[in-house]
Amino acid sequence: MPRLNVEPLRRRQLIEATLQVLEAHGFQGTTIGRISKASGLSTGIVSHYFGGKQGLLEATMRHLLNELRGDFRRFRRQHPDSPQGRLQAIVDANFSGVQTQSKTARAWLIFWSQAAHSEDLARLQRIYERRLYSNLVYNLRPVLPAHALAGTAHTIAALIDGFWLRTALSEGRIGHARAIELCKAYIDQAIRDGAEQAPDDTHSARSGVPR
Amino acid sequence: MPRLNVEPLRRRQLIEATLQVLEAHGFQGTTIGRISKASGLSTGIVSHYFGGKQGLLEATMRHLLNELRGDFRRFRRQHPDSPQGRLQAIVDANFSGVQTQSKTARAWLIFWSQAAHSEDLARLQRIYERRLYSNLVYNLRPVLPAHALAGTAHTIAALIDGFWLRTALSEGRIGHARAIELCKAYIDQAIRDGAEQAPDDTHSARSGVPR
Amino acid sequence: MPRLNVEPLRRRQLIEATLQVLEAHGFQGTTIGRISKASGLSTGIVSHYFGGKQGLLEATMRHLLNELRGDFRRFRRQHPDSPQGRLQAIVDANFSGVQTQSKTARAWLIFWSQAAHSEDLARLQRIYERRLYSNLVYNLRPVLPAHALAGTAHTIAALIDGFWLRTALSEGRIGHARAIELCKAYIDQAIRDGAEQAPDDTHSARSGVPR
Amino acid sequence: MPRLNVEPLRRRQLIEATLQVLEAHGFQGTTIGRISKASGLSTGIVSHYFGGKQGLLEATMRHLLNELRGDFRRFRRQHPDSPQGRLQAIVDANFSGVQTQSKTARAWLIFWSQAAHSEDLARLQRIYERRLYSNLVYNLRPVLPAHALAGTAHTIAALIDGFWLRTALSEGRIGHARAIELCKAYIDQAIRDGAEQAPDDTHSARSGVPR
DNA sequence: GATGAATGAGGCTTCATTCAT
DNA sequence: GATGAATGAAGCCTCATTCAT
Repeated sequence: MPRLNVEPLRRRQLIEATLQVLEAHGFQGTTIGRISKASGLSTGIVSHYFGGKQGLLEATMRHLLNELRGDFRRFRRQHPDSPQGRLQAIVDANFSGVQTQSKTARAWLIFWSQAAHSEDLARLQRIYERRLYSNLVYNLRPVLPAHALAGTAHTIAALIDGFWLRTALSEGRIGHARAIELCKAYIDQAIRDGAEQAPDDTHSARSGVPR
Repeated sequence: MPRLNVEPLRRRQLIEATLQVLEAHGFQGTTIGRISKASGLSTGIVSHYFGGKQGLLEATMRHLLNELRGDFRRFRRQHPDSPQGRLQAIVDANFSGVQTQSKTARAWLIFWSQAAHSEDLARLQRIYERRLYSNLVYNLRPVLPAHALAGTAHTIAALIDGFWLRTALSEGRIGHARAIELCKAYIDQAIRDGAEQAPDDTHSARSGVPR
Repeated sequence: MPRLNVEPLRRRQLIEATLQVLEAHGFQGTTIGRISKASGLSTGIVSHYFGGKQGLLEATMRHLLNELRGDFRRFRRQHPDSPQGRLQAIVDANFSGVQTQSKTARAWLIFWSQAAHSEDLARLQRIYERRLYSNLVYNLRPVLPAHALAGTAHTIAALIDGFWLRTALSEGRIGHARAIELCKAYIDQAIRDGAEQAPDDTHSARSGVPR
Repeated sequence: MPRLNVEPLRRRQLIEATLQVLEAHGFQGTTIGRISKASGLSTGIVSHYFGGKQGLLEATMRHLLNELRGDFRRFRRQHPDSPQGRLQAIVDANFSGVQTQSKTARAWLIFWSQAAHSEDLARLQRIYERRLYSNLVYNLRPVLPAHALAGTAHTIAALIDGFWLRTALSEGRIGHARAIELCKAYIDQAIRDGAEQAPDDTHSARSGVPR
């Protein structure tokens, strides 16, 4: 009888428990004791699977990054396979699905505030930053003149992060629906403006898949 | 001979030391011991003047809020006393002066990540949020149709916070100058678009002073 | 192989160490550090088993109360099973056995002086007070007229506590043997006087068992 | 103009404040800071007048001893100048006047629990012990046969201390009036019994005044 | 594979004392 | 005579990690 490999299960349990505790108690209050209690496992298990608390935290952030990427892929299927459609999917992914949960938002914020003091977290933060930016540039290129590309991409990225931050902090005073609406409004307008200035701009969509 | 009132001086010293330590060691690493060492004072002094670590942290964030408001007032004098001028001053204040210092940016980020777990910090965060929003609305009203007011104000606020966040996290990959430029570009465009839609719109500036 | 349940052992060790330190250093000098050193365990262990210093102190006083009760039961077997015999056992229990040890006496005194400032300790003190009083009343009832019951019980209780206090404070100037002798002399006389006044008084021993 | 000597005033203020704080906060909670606040004076004053906290505590206990002696003298004038009258005055002094105040009772108890760990306080405790005992013996000698003297004196002393202790701890469950009544009842009976045994015993009252 | 008892370093806070004014 | 700002040692408690089972 093949014994089930419990490692993935345990890792998942611990990461899930970490997110719960981060939401409930903040970074300072996230102790091994609380995580093990929330997961129903023992205190020793964290070192066993993640080498220590730091490893578990890093794995948790990596998990969030993966979920974000998964969300993007899922939402892409719900939009037309065009630059505009994919841009909408980016916005949706950042404000929907798992990202909506307050527990996720709080964890992101906490990790970002820690990034400056942890090379591991900083690396993951850079991955997120680059991925969003290159994703935006890739999809804006077909519809914008080259000179407007970088600025617009940066602006959209800031808009997404800014709304996300305000949503996470405002405890409901700013809703996700509104954030999505305003982000998309800006994107539509930027593309319209770009089209006016460069109506005949033709870009060949490259085959590369944005990360 | 009147004894010098050292209290304001000591409080200032401790807040300054707190900002230094927050930058250098993060929230977790900000201990009373390090703060007292950085300030050249003793460990007992923090409780003496702030009642404890929590009180010092709150006072530090309040200090940052005050500096931001001071920056806004300073920059307002450098711009024409018009809605557009004041909007530019808001942008400048958020990306210039004291706010530019990495030590300030890091402290903001840390405080925000803690806000969810400290009513004191959450209150200060709400003050910031409301102040920025009402400031924007107040100055946009003369130049935008009523229906576009809220959305534009929210978008600008998100843009400011988003660029600020990316600037704080990117360690130089995104510059303040660029952030200011792109924020102002969006504001200019929003006002242009508003003017097109409602060219004869006349708003009477109310006497109220933005907070 | 079942792992030994070390909890009762550890609790016992710590309580014993607490009594030692209380005797040697007084209430003020009873620190976690000294207790852990005396017990041969680590400093963290106290919070682990008792939730903190206060919990350990309370458990220590409860331990003394239990020992006193145990002493009473032991001494009861050495006396005839009559009211007089049980009254003698009460006296013996308060001045013999574990209570004799200076470390126990000092701890009682310390706890009593703290009772006014700790609801936990005050509760335990009330238990002691009531137990002694009701025990005396229960055993005096068969041999005293009703009107003399309460006064005699209070007087015996005061005598016991008074001798105990003087013994604890006098560092040997007053001996336990003398205290027992004088307490018993008073009890004998009180019973004689009661018998004179109410020679034919017959009381049915109630079924209630003295606490 | 003769400047008033403020020293006795200051010492008095600080002792009074110490008693207040001891009652309100217990021995542990009696800090220089609280004492100075209660007295309206500065923190430095304690070292100035008493050399330190320990000196103030010792002076406070000495003050209580003096008050007790004063009470005895006062009550003696209210009773006939006979052995019985003086014995009644001893009882009254221990359960009336200043001693009645909960603040005084608490302070006594605290000091006694500290006596084992402070030679200064232990000395004062011995003075109290001896004074009460010799006072009792002196006044019992004219009315008791020699062989009953020591035992009766010890018993009365224990009764006084026991009732005092129970009164101090019981928070009103045992009243001073009852304590006085029962003490006097024992004394009366002891004298009666002594008289029966030795009806013609005549003692000449010595001129010595009990301390 | 997993446990959880135990450790002990380190944090925050309290507080008696000192000393310049 | 008196102040009270400042110190810094020491206490209690938390918690990541280890290791015998």
